[in-house]
Amino acid sequence: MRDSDYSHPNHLLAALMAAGSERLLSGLEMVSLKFGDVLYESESKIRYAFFPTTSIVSMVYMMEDGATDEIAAVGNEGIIGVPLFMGSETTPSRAVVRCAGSALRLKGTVLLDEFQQSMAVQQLLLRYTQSLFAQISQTAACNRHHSVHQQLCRWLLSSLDRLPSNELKITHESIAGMLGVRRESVSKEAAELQTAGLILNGRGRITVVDRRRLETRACECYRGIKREFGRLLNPAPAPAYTMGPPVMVTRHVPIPRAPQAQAQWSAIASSIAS
Amino acid sequence: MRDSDYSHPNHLLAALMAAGSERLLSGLEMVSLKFGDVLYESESKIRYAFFPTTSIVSMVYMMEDGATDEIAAVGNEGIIGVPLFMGSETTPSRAVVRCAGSALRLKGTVLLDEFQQSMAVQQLLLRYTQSLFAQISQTAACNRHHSVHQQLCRWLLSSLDRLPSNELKITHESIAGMLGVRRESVSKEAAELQTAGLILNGRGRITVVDRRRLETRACECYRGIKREFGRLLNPAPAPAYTMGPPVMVTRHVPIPRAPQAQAQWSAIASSIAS
DNA sequence: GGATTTCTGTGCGCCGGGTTACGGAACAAG
DNA sequence: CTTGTTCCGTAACCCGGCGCACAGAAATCC
Repeated sequence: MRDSDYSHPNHLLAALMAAGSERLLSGLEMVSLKFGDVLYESESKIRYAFFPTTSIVSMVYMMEDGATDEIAAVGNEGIIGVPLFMGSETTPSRAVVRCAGSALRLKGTVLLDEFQQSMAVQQLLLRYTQSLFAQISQTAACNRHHSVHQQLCRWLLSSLDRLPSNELKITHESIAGMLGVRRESVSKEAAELQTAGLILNGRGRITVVDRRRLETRACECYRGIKREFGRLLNPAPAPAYTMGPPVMVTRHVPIPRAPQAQAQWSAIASSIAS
Repeated sequence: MRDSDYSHPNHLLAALMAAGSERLLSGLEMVSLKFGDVLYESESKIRYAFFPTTSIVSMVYMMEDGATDEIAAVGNEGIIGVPLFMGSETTPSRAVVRCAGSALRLKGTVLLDEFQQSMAVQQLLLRYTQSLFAQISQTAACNRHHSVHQQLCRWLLSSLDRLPSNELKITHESIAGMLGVRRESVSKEAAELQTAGLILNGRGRITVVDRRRLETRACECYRGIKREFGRLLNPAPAPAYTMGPPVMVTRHVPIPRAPQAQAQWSAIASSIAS
């Protein structure tokens, strides 16, 4: 690993190291994750754990008829591979890359070793697992009670929280798969958000230009999950172990300059954002 | 505890004892749980763990507007109080008694001690937690994709699996709160099930008379959760520790004789069941 | 046993989201 | 530049579940 790899660290990993588990370092491997990559399949054996740095990975449940539903998302605040230390090497869900980027990969056996030998590591991982619990619970209730509009806003914000820019490279079709709704429903709501000046829809690309108003349209679940993450992973009543940097960071990044071909399109984005 | 208390044991507790944690025994306390009792409130400190024996406890999520949704249920196969050993003493959900009965209560500190000192206990509890994970995930997807009819069937069956008889003492109103739907929707579907001869609706009481056909109407989630429970808690590839009796038992109990006042009503139930 | 409360059965209008279908715009390959 | 593909926008129709309203039946309480 080069130094530059730390420019976008994984906060949970950082906390694990700070807790005295430097041995993890030697087993880490930098990997590049493309959109749609499957880190582990439902029901199949999990061999590696992943600490996303600039990527976002979704835990997706698949029904028998092919319908899908995202039950939780993991970015640079967490880990993919929880079942490794929970006593089972499989889960009924699959892990899919929601936003391309990089991650640090670790052999499952190494992680398990550390989990069993270090109390601090164990506490950190279990506490993170607990936050995943909260996230999944909230998703269940949200699926029942909230509208597509609210959920789309929530989903966009939760992505934004884990990305270095305010531009998401993803199609409406894919978002629909995550939310478990039709593509047309996403397009309709996205179009309305654009008309209202909150986002910009490009082909396979969504840019958020008014984050604050997006928050007002999202359901309570967005704030709920964020609060729970903060409570569990950035505790004020400090536990026995020490923690690294704050785990959940909300970034509000200005619109990035366009590299080349997208100049015109991004110019529009900037003008609207201002 | 008297011997008779073991006539309806909790299977997870039995496994914990079999794994060499007899010390738990001294801390156990038999308690009687009434319908609607709240074992712990959302966001408040959890002090006790509960091992249901003849009762069923629901983990219920509450939205800000008062809407509710059951995210998981725990009967004599599991434990209420998972956050105790996951590193946080609270959860965003509350634990409510879904079906009255008894349970064994244990001080949280005692449970935590055992968790930290016995590897076998730790493995059992984490593995159970993993099965809860699966249950909640399935609930999330189910809430998205399946109809009230399917979900009602699933809910009835999941209750039946944990009860000694095929009679549930619960109102449509309460079921509606669990499923996160209107009372009228439950009544409508329940009436249809009765017309079809699968159940009998009494006031605050539902009797299942044709379990098999109920299963055909339930969504895949019922079978999915059951399969996952079996896989995780009754493992064929035996782990290092030994396990007590099978944890998930599907009972198919004949209709019980009516005690006294309900004689006439139960007679009808029996006649239809035959 | 009469009154009150609790619970269930039912009906109607409404609406969000699913189903189906099509047209057009952006991008990639040649 | 042309062609083909992918992705987004839109529209007509249908259906499950919600909101509301009410009546009748079972339990409960004097």
